Amino acid sequence: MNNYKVGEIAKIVGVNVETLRYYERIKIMPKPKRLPSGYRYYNDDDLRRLLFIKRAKELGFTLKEINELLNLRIESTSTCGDVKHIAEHKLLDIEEKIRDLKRIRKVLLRLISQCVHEEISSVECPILEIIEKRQKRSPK
Amino acid sequence: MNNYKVGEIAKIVGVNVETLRYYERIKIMPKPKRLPSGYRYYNDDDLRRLLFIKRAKELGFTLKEINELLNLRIESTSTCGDVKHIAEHKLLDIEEKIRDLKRIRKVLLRLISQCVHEEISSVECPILEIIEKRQKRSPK
DNA sequence: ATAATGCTCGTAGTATGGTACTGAGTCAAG
DNA sequence: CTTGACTCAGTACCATACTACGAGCATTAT
Repeated sequence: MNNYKVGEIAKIVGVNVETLRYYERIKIMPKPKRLPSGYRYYNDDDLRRLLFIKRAKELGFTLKEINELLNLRIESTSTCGDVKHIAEHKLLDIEEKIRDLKRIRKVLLRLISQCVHEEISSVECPILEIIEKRQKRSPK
Repeated sequence: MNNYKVGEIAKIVGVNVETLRYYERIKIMPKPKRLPSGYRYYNDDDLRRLLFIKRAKELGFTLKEINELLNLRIESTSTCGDVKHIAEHKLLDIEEKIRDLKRIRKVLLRLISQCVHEEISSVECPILEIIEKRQKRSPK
């Protein structure tokens, strides 16, 4: 079981020291023990937790959701199904975002294809005209 | 050329009155003229500008980017090519986001498929284990 | 020994895109 | 004449996720 000072653990995981203090403040990381000097020192459990947070963030989970996942992990009454529900919810979320972005991409492609005379004044730019005249989409 | 009070124009375009005042504060909408009562009154140019902002927002442009587009439109030296560049940049942006989200979706699907025994304790949940042990992606 | 980092704390600021509240004035209807 | 609807200006606050600053100790490298 190793010990780490805040700067060390931050470097290993690749987060800012301030971020760690922020995580402590919002209670997503526990208050670490202190050395006689008052310095925080972390152990391997903390390291695992911090890595978990980092990876879950890369998966698009918010800090709030990550907290839920972490709590599920320590509540012995919670099941794998509980975890699965959170993941499924996130999946729907992500899929909706993908759909939205694809729709936006389609419009952008159309806009860009309209510009065949790059040198003309932006006043007559068909791109701006399309944005201006664009019909509202059907409500989502 | 019609005149609109703040509540009227907001209703037509479908934004909050406060949003309009906010846009004025951040200088994305010009300061409108005032009636003797001090009320703002807007004209059809303002209406077009506001609609433009709304539509560009739906395309995923940020208020800052929309401001650039609007400034290009009034600078007579700017060309349609300038506008095209912004749109192309936004397209790359959007495409990167789509790629990121697809990667996340893939991992989530894999996570979810791992949970075959919903009733087991979260302590042994393979989903959490995967998040924990997940390898870092290649740097983007 | 001394300089250079490193860590402490609290507070405040960043960026995004707004929303909500306060207290006052205007205006038309009943 | 009072009520209710609307507007005004200004400010505070929301969520999200950090990031920075500065004073003052601690540790470390040379």
